[in-house]
Amino acid sequence: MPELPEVETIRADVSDQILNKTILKVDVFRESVIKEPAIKAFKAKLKNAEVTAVLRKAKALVVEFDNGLDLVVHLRMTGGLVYVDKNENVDTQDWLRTNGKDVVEVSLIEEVRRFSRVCFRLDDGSMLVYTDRRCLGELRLIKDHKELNFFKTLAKEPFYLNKKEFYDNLQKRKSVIKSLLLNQTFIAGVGNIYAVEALFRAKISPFRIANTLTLEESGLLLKEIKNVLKLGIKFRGSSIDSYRDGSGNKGSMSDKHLVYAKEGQDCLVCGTAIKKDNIAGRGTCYCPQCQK
DNA sequence: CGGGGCTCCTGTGCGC
DNA sequence: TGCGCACAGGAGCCCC
Repeated sequence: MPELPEVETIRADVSDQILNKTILKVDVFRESVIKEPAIKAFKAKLKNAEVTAVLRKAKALVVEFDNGLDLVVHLRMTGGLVYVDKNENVDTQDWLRTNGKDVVEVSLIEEVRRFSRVCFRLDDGSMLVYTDRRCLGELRLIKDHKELNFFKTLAKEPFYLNKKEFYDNLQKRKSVIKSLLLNQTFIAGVGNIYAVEALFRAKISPFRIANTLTLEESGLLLKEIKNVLKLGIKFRGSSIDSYRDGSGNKGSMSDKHLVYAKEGQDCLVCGTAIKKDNIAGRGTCYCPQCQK
C-alpha cells in the first residue's frame, strides 16, 4: 500500500492522537508480524512506555518511547495504523472475540476489526491498532532504529535532492529508470503508483535507461516526483484498495491518478490507449505516445 | 551491479 | 454457483 504520502498521512494522524500517551497493554492477534524481539519481550518492554515522538523515514514509521526504545513499523503492501478513540462504541472483548469472524454491531469500520493484527491499549482508554490484510508488514522494537540495515542503506528522499545531484546519480546507473525509482537505496519513499505517475507527467518512458536521461529530463522527472508526492500528501493518500488513513478513512489521491490502473483507457493528453507492461515485477502503466 | 524470479501472506475479481 | 488463476501501495534473497 503505502508509499511516502500514505505513510506521512498516517504518521500525522496518529502522532496527533498518541503523543505523550502511555501503553498499558499490547494484544497480538498475528504473531508473525512481530519480527523482534520475541512476543513476550515485545509486550513486556512496551508496557508503561510513553510515546515521545512519531517519525516517518521514507515508507517506514518510527514510534519513539521514553524508555529509549524505538518501535519500527514497516507497512509493506497492506499495513496500516488506525487510532480508535475511547469514545468509539467498541467493546474490546467483542473485538477480540470476533476478529475476522463474526460480525457484530460496532461503530468501527469493518476493515479495521477484520484485519487488526496488533492492538496497543493506551492509558486513556483509546487504542492504536495495527491492521494488515496480507500480513507482509513488520514490527520491530529495538534500541535504535538506525541500527537496521534498511535505514543504513536508505537513500535521500526526493525533497532533499536537487536537479544536479539527481542527474549525477542517474548518470552512474545503467538500469531501467522505472526499477531504479523503486529502489530505496537510490531514492527513498517512491513506490509503484507514484513512480508511474511521475514518469507519465515528465513524459519519460519507464523503459529508459537511467544514464540516457538528459540534465533537463532529470530535472523534470525530479520535479514531477516531488509534485506527485506533495499532491499525494495533500489528498491524504491513494486508496486503491485497503489503504486507510490514521482515522480509518480513505484518501482521495486515487482520483487524481492519470495512468496508474488505467490500462486500455484513453490518455488524457493525447487520447492514445494507455498500455500496461511488467517492469521489475511490477505492473507499469504508461502512454506509449506521450512518454519517450 | 543488475535483472529475473521467488518468497513472505491474504483477499478480490475475473474468466470459464 | 463455483473453481482456479492472476494480481495487488514492498522489499529481501538467491542465482546467473
